[in-house]
Formats: sequence, structure tokens, C-alpha cells
Amino acid sequence: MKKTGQPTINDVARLAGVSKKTVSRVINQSPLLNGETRDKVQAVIADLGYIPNPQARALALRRNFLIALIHDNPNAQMVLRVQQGLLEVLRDTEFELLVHPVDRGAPDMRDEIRRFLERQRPYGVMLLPPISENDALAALCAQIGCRYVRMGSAAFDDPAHMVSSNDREAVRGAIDHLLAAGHRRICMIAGPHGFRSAFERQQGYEAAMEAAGLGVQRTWIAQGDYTFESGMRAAERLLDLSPRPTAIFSSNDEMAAGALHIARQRGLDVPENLSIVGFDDTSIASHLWPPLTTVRWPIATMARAAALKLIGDDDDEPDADAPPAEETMFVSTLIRRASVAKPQE
Amino acid sequence: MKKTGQPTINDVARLAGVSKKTVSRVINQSPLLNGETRDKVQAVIADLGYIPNPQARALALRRNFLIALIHDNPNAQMVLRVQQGLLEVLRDTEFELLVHPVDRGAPDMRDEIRRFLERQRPYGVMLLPPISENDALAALCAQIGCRYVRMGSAAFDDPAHMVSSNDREAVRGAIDHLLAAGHRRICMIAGPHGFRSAFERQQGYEAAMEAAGLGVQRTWIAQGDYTFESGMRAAERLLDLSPRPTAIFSSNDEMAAGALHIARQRGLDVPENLSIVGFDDTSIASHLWPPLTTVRWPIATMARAAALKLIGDDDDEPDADAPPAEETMFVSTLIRRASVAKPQE
DNA sequence: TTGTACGCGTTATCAT
DNA sequence: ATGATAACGCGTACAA
Repeated sequence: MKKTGQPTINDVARLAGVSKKTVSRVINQSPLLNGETRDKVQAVIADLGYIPNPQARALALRRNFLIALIHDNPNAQMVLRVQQGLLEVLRDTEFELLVHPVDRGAPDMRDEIRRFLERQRPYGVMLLPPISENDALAALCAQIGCRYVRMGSAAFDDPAHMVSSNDREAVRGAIDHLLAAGHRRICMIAGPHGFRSAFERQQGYEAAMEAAGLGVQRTWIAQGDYTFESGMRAAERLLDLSPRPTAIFSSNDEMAAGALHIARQRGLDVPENLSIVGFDDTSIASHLWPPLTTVRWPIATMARAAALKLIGDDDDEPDADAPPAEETMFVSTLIRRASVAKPQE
Repeated sequence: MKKTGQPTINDVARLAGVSKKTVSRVINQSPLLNGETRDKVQAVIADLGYIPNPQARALALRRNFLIALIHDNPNAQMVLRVQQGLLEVLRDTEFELLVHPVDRGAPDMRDEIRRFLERQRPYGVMLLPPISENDALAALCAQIGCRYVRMGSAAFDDPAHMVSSNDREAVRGAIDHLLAAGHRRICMIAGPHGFRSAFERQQGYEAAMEAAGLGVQRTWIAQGDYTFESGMRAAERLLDLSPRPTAIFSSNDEMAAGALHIARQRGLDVPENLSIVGFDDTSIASHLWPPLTTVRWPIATMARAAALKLIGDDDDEPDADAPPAEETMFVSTLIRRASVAKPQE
């Protein structure tokens, strides 16, 4: 207990009259040690307010007690909700959260991530879409010996490494809702190419339309890139169609807001003249006028589950009689608000 | 270079034919060492792709190369923009970002933060409002010997520890804009008690009204708590006034959105029957209909400046002839969109 | 069940 | 200007 004022494991050992190693055993919950000595040591620990030094542990274990969140700058709301979910679990543990954004598109992204992983040696990493869809990154984590969990719109890794929503089903539900209200000319604003979420959501739309016997018209699908502006442009194309669509499903809320904007500019009342459904249920959805009907996926819950997988102690393959694996697939729900109505006669 | 595969300082020393310490000196840019040996060592470093182990450094230095962001869950947009600004500077440095939310209100918040600081020993911490306004926390950082920078709506610490906007002035400008458009019955939705930002913004409003010879009516100010819902409630009170206000200035965009919502519900056209001005310029402001006139403060720029102060090497008081201190006060700008018009006759 | 001795990779001290 | 040696605080063989 010299310069820093913090008691060390040596102080505890001395005061408890045992060796360092015994203290270490108490801390790491080693099963083989006398109940009495353990209690004695723990009393000293509590008395001193001793806290193991994370830096020293990291050095000795060659592994830090940090969870890294690696993402590529997607939707701000999403990143934040993920952080909240993660931190909810991490709070009251010895883990802390490291945030490490990367630049997909940068040719050396993978090397950059490798350097990061090798330097910081985090205990586990959480991969957010869209880079979570990159199998090479997952392989990299595994190779380095770092735990990882990927978040995505479908299950594309095994349960231990995955938390996913089922966007395809969710979109089917949303389209069915529109169908049930009487809509037939239902157009879609799709997400950017190369995003699994965009793909899944479009598949859901197409499946629902096919199932309803309406088929899929190429011109009824306009592609955006998940931004407000791209939603405006897509809506313009769609609303130029004749006959005009009576409903638009957008792959995310941001683009749905853009579509709403364009509808307003054209003097179209929503939902009177046009119904709109979004996806994500970001805060913008409820703040818009009219409040947006949208699909909510339980992002914070998924993040919590991911954190549990990351810090859980089921290191290797679960036994046949082991407790059931934690949840992996999470269901989305359609939030019905005021942007959907029956189509006009 | 045993188990981890990573070359260590010993490998470098051996291959360069020098001692560990010399390598250490090269790494830490010690001024006193021979140019030749330095070049030789650096060649080996580059050749081996050697990277100093952060964990070992942290142990030896009793200080981690991490910047901690401590905040209390304010506006999501704000937290994220701060992270982006910070990370922009931290990228390509040896620093990483640790995110540590706390619960203001929790009685042991200060102890919790102290434990966090003593355990992780971050290189520096960034304090976000509203907890940045807590002088005891700043003192705690100083006492522990941890660099810190506070972000706030006014300068309440010295330049080395502060990045601030000038909310009072900014609001004056916003109110003046309304005044210039011809408004006289300008009401305000204030922020929650105990927030410096709420205080400063209200002061700005009152100063502008006084200066215009209109005085300050207590009933013209409704208090909210920065949430959408509180904005709705406040707007209801204000719009019940008779005569009705022709303009409302809201202490943040979120509440302004709530006010807009209520105006819509009451069949009031914005800006025809009511002008609204917000504060923050979060993404919701531009996505609303009509797009919201609001005050933008350069949050990412401020975060970048904060990061620079945190990792800069001006450790002690600047000399008289030292280069000028980095920026501390940042100016906000009024973003004029479509939610303001002349008052009706 | 417990202790001894050493390793983890770096910086600091104090010689030379 | 450079090097031997000791911290830094904790974990792990291996011995007892």
C-alpha cells in the first residue's frame, strides 16, 4: 500500500497471515480451500476495501476485463440502445465497455481490428450490423481467442455467437397488417445493397405479396440507403407511379420519415391518402405527425443477452444435459400508431 | 515472443543488441539518446511490427491509456455526437474510449465514480452535463490525479478543464429572431430545475424579453423536463393562455416536438398560427414537419477540443509565452427553417 | 489445503 | 548515452 494508497494483494495476505496465492484463490473462487481461511481472508478484504488491480490481472492473464463494442457508425439510436443494454449487464461486474468504431469501406479495416484486438485483448467483443455480417471478422476473433457475439437480422452464426431478430417474419406481419386494412398497391422502400437487414426485409415484403397473390412488381420497390434523404427520393419515384400506391412500407423509420416529408410536400394526407409503415421504432417514429406505425425489435434486450453470452462462463460446447442456451432469436412486434388507415375508395 | 505470438520489448532489445531500457527510451521519445542507436532500434521495431503492450504499461505507469466518458444518460443524440467527436481525435492514437454511464440521483454516485477511477485509472475523463456541473466530481478527479474536462452551457471551470457553449447568448439571438419577425407574445418552455443549461437558456430568454421592453411574465414560462411528453404538457398550458402566444421557444428540440404535436392536435397550423423555435438541432429538428428552426451548438467540435485537452501534454499551468490555450468557448448558431413566420394579424 | 518462486511486459532507479 | 536490476500487482507451476 505504497504510493497509490490502494491496498494490494500483498497487504491482504500479510494482514490475514496467509500467502498471496491463498488470497488469489479466494478472489477467483477456487473450490479447494478451507472455509475458515476463506472467511478470514474475506474479512480482511472487506475491511481493507481491497479491489484487485485490473491492470495487473490483465497482464498476468493476457486478457483484459473489457467488453469491446465494434461498430461501423450505423443508426445512432441503435448504437446507443445497444450500449445501454450492454451496460445494464456490465454494471456491477468487473467489466467495462470499450467503444471502438471502425470504417467499413476502409481497405485495412480488418487489419485495424486485428491490431485493436491484439493490443487491447478484450475479454469479448460485440459486433454490430452491418459489419457483424462479415464472417471474416468473426473468424478473426475466434482465431485470436477472443469471445464474440454478432447481432443481426437473421441467425448466421451458432447460438453462442449470435443474437438475432427475425426481420423477414416481422416484415411479413407488417405487410399483412396493410393487407388486412384493404391495401393492394403496397410499395416498398428497400435498404441498401449488401445489408443483410435490407435483404431480409425485402424478402419479407416479397413473400407477403406473393402469398397474397399480388406478385412482386419491380417498379414498386425503390431502393434507398437508410437515410432520410434517400427516403425522400425513393418516395418521389413511388408517388409518381400511376396509379399511385395507397401504402408504402419503408425498410427503416428514417426513410419512412423522408417519405412522409414528401407526402406532405405533395399535399397528400397521411394516412388519409397514403399509409406508411416504418421499421425500427426509433424515437423519431413516435414523434412524427402522424405517429408512425412501425416494427419494433428488442434491441436493448438483445444487447443484454449478448452481454450475458460474452461474460458467461460456458466456455466450451454445452453438454447435452447443460441448462438450455441463452436466447438467440428475438421476436419483433408491430407498433400500431396513426400512419395507417384503410385505403380511399 | 512465446505464447501470444506478439514480439515484446525483450525481442526488440535482443535483436537490436541493446538493453530493454534503451528500447523503452526510444518508444517514449526520450531526448537523451544517440541518433544511431535510435534509428537502429526503430528499424527493428518496424521490422518486427512490435507494439508496446498496453496492459504492461498500465501496470508500470499506474495509469491506463484510456479516456473515460462519464455521463448520466442525457439525450441520446448528444452522447453519440460526443463519442464521435472524441473518437475522431482518439483514432490513430494509442488511446481508447471507455464509456461509463452513472446514475445521478443514486446516493452513492460519487463513491461509484471514485471506485471506477481508482480501478481503471483512466488517463483522462470527460464529464457530460448535467453531472459535469457537479464541482465535487471535478475535485474528485483532480484529487485522484486524473485529467478531466467538463462540458457545459457556460464556463464554470478554468479553460484547461472546460469546453462550453454560451447558451444564454444563443437564446437571446433566437428570441431576437422571433422579435424581429414581429412576435410579442413569446412564451417559453423551460428545462428542468437544477440543470445549468435550463438556467442559462431561461436567462437568455428573460434578458431578451427585458431588453425588448416586454418584461417577463411568470405565466408565460412553463417548465418541462426535456422530454417529449413534458413538452406536450407545457404546450397545453401555454396554448390555454388568452390571448394565445404567437410563438414558443423551447429549451430543447424534444420538447419543441411535443409542442408541435399539441399544436397539431388543436388544429393550429405551424408556423401560420404559431411559431416554434427549439434548441440543440438534434436530427429530429430537421425531420419534423415543418422543419424546426433551432439553435445548433457544435457538440462534436467541442468534444474534439475536449479530447485534445485530455491527451495534450500541457500538464501544468501554461507559461506566459506558451502557445494560446485551446479553444474553450464555442459559438452556437441559429438554424432557420420553416417553423417560424410572422405572427397573424 | 497452502506456500514458494517465477513469469507477464513495461517503466524507474541508479549506476557507469 | 546506456545498462543491470528492481519494481508494478497478480496468476500459475510445482512443491510441500
